[in-house]
Amino acid sequence: MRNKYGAIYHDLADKIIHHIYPVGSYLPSETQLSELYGTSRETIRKALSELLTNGFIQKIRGKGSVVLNLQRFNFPVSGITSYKELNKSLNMHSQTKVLCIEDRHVPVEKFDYQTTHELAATYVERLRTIENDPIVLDHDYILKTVVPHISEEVAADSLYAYFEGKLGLNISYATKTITVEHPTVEETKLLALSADQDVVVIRSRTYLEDTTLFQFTESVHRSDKFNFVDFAQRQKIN
Amino acid sequence: MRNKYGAIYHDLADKIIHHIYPVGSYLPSETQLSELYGTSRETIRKALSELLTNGFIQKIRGKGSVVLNLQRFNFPVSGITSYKELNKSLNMHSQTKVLCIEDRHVPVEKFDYQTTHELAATYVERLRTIENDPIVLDHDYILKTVVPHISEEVAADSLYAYFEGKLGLNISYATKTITVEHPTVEETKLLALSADQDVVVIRSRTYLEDTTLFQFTESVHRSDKFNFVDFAQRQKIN
DNA sequence: CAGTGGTCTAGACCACGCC
DNA sequence: GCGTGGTCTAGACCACTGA
Repeated sequence: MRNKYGAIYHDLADKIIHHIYPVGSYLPSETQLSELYGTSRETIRKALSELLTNGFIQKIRGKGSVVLNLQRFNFPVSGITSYKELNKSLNMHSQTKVLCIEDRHVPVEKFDYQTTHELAATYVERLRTIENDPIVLDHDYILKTVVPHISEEVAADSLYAYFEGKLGLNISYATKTITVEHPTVEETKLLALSADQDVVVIRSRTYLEDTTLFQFTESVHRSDKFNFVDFAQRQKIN
Repeated sequence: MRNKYGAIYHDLADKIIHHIYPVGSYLPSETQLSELYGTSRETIRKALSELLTNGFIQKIRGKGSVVLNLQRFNFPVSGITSYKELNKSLNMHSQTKVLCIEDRHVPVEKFDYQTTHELAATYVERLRTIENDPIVLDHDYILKTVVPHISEEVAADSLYAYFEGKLGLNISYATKTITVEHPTVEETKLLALSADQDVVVIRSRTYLEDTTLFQFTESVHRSDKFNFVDFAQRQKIN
């Protein structure tokens, strides 16, 4: 924990999760917190602001910060979270089977991406199962310009852990679209779809901290298993 | 524009939208901006932080703030935006037909909401069409405890505009889930669905600034017209 | 009225990118 | 070494809430 407000954030979040600050109660005021943690008020405010955007609390002017009833739906397709992280937090038995790793150009039109030249990439196709049910079929294109080579072991584990942990890449943001489509024959077979069952397709482009585009992903979900949960803050800038 | 950082945010956003700061270029540094706007650096940083979370820029340590290529997908199912706002920004011909307004209790189980007592609400059912195609069927339950009565004129226009503009309610946050389901017979008819076509259902609970729950919404989308676009920031708190 | 969160300031030190 | 953004401080004034 290098920075103070991160430490304070985690401390408060923990206390909320463990009901030391119960749902519906008020946190100590910002001035009180700043004394408690021996820091300035602005630093406390940064921590609170993180709690706010993550749905832990709601701040009310003139009153205080209320603890919200967070049925923590840490299933952020909305955030950027890898399958591995997801699965760890949900405690389910899951498997990842690598179906294919090979060099391919990115099919940019699928991703609504304009470019004049071909993008060389490592193509990884993986099937994700939870409790032996096939749930998601992932097609990843990782640009060669950023990551020249990917081994099968890495793909079977977690690409994100490898990119961030081993390669020191800093993944920063992504754009995603979610649509419902008719499956291909391959998808029908791999995902064990019933007749005429549609699939949910999430296509994303992922960028590094220095704004380098480095990955295209197409995630094909079984529609009956698909569940996206979101916490949305209404933003009024003024 | 009451607060400075909001004004600065809008000014910078405008300049980015109108390519005064072109895509790929760097904004002036924070110290330069603070001199430009005659304000402190922290204030500039607040404005930049809004630009960051809204996908206008990416900040790079030791370098500066890069303007991102925002193909502004202002279709935030992800944010909380009403149909009217959405539609205005997309410049399409659309209609809202009110199918039903009546008093009903909220079917809380549908929304995964635990409560011991019945919730009295105004039920509003509306069909949204774009270019004469039925796109969305909305079922709204607005709690009587917050808004005792809703007229048909208001429902035909925009509920949000009415709540925020006329009633002075401050809508603050919402939880949403997105799933794919089989349509009811009524939905099949109203949305002109083809045989066996599934629907995308977005269920949300909306809260006011003072954390009062005040609305349940079930939005049934034609799956072939459904398109959800998201900009996701990877959050690393530490 | 006192207490709360919202905004803003003028400074400081640090880690990082780059030359 | 210089400029960048990231963090942090100790104050200040405001608008709002509730008694």
